[in-house]
Amino acid sequence: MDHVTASRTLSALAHEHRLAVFRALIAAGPSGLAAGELARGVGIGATNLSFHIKELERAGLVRSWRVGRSIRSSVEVDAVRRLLEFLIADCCGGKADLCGGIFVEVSSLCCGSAQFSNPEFSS
Amino acid sequence: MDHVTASRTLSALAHEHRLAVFRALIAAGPSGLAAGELARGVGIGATNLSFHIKELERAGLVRSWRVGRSIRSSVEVDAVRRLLEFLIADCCGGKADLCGGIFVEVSSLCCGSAQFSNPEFSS
DNA sequence: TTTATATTGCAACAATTATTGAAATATCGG
DNA sequence: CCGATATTTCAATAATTGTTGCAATATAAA
Repeated sequence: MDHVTASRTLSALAHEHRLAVFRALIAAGPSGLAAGELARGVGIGATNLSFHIKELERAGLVRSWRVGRSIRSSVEVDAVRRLLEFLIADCCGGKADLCGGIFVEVSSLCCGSAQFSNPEFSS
Repeated sequence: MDHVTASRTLSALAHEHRLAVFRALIAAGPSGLAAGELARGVGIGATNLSFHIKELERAGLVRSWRVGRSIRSSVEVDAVRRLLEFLIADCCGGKADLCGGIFVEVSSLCCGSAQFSNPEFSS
């Protein structure tokens, strides 16, 4: 990932509503969520949500498809992985012994559940 | 990390110059870099860099201290770890078998080298 | 103490991004 | 086909963010 792409991807995430949408979709997994569910969950209007979903798509973070009358969206997991890799790349040239010992189990970034499992969306 | 903080942290990174600064500092490790070195490396004016460093500090991603005539800055590694954890949290409730198999060695986010090791900054 | 180097604060201006409502489009069930 | 539901497009407006030069501040070296 080049730094221009990375910057655009981060811009897409750097918005409260879009971040809420992203996390809801991460939690929802591959089957994603319908636009209406997302709008209600995040608490914004359909027009506004449509705009933000488009932004996430434009950044390659989300893909959408039609199912009946609804448009469902889900996270492009590979794009997320590439972004995280970019952020922490080139760090220290291997002097791990001097490092603060950061470790995140990014393998936990996986998908399965089809509905909101995020308390943020219980409303 | 709450979603407001996460959103602010992402906003801080979601800018080409700040992202370049961040990655240079990640590469530089705990001893950081002087503002002048960063301004030359990123290719922006001192005033502009000062503004962006302040933004990164305000987001808690960077800390700075004086060394003689220079102000040096380095990355707050814990803040980065918290951000990455927040982004991939709550994913799928453990149905890892359905997952795309994302894995990033975030343990590579460590620090040591004191100078630019990033080709982007060879100019 | 004078001079040079390094960085920040201020103020003005430029550019981008977010939100809203109303109308348009697409799908489904009857 | 017709009415209901779901989402998008458009256009107008509001709000935020980025950039620049100049002056001010702080440190260090001579």
